[in-house]
Amino acid sequence: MAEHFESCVTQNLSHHMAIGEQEARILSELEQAPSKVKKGHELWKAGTRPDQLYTLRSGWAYSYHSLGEDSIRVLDIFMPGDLMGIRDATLPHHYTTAAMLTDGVICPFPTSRLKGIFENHPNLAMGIHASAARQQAVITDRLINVLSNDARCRIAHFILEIYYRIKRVHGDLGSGFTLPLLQKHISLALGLTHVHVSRILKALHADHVIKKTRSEIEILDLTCLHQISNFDAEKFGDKMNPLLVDERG
Amino acid sequence: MAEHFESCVTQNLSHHMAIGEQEARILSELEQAPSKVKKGHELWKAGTRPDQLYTLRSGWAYSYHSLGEDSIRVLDIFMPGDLMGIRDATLPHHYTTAAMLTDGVICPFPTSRLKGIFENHPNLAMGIHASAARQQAVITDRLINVLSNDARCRIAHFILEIYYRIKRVHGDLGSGFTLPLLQKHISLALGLTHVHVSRILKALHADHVIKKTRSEIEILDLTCLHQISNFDAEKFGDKMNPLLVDERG
DNA sequence: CGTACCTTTGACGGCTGTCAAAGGAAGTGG
DNA sequence: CCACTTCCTTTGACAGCCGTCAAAGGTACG
Repeated sequence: MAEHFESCVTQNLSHHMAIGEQEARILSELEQAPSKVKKGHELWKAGTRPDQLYTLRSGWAYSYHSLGEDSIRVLDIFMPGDLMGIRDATLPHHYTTAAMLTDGVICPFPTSRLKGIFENHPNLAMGIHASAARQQAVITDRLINVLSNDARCRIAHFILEIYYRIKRVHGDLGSGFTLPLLQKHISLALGLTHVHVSRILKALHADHVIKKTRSEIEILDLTCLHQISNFDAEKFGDKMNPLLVDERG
Repeated sequence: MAEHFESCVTQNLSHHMAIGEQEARILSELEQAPSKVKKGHELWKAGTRPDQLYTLRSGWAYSYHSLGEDSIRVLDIFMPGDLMGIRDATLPHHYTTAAMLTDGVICPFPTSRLKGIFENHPNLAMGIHASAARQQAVITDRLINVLSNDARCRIAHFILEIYYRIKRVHGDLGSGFTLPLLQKHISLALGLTHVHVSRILKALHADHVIKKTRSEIEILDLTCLHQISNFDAEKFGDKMNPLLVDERG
């Protein structure tokens, strides 16, 4: 809480591995230019060349893929500490569009500097690769969720995914916390209609499992939520494959 | 066809970027021990530590996630040239189990050597990262597919995904080709029942779009297949973000 | 204070899952 | 080469989850 010498990304990457002092300095350089952005601010557009990555220092953001004019699907939910844009960094064009869900602070840095990091800081390169792999794991997990579960289970699973991701960064939080996702966003992330999401949330409230309001959520019965979602919290561990970590740290 | 001096992975990675001679030598070392494996052979098990990566030299393989005893979901379909196991390489435990769909030849190499590659061959490290990102793109695309489309469209989309992946490696193939995926596998990859997959395949045949037999498939009307799936073939380009490629090559 | 957006509710229909059973195709052992 | 088993594919009847459409009530925001 007290120290802010650590950059946001350092905090993120150090979940996975030991970060040396020099490496921490490199990383903090990446966050030189924090800028305040407002809700709705667009970070990048689908089809453009990925020339900036961003770290999210405060606020929430999301990315989506558009099909046709009015039809989109939500892919990523970003929260403070997340590295935004690595998914597409190596591709010639962005697959998604990304925008802020709330007001917040972001720190951009040029994609081209990834090259230098890979050349001079293999340990960081591995960390970035690992962080990307972890973001992929979230998407993969959602694919499994959507492939396997009905609406009630999908929603329970999705909420727990977010709950544990917040918990990892914020430490233990109470049963209630901020969740600036509207029913619309949940439906677009899970392949449901907002009408049906409304029905399920209502039912989950009636069953004393969760209580979701416009911008917050309260988990009334965590155990029950687990039962409904058969969610495996262990997947979200931060540990790396020991075969790949540097022992000299 | 004629030259086999190039290793399988070299061929794969060189789709994305220029590979130097020395780097090619490093890569070919990775394929020192090709081994014949039979259909059904298990490459790795969920929950174990990822200590081997594999390149697939011939044959087909797949990975799946199991839920409960008899219930699984198919995640990856691997075909010759693919690097198998990078998804989980940085994680402490395999998320999936992987097995051969057909007889084939694989080349294992220890995960721990990734560390050396990241330390001494940044260009290769970037290539491996890019290759992983490309595999992620396939999964992400399937998530969008499953979130957005009905059964007929999902199946059309899935078939085109595989069609273009084969085409990229094998060059132009006729309208018919080997596809050792049973209706079971298709259903497990798309969140449908094998009964319903059977119904849709029958209908697509009746409409003269495709003709799928047990181990092969023939595309009767590619244009129509595209219309049904609204599949965007450009996503499967091999190019990298120009900001990250080494100009000295 | 008015407008736009979000949430809730109800009726209705369709896509797809479930169950069950029969017909083929592949693999195995004699 | 045949018999037998196992697994894959096909078909039909039926049910249910969830999408669609429509409208009203809430909540934020200018």
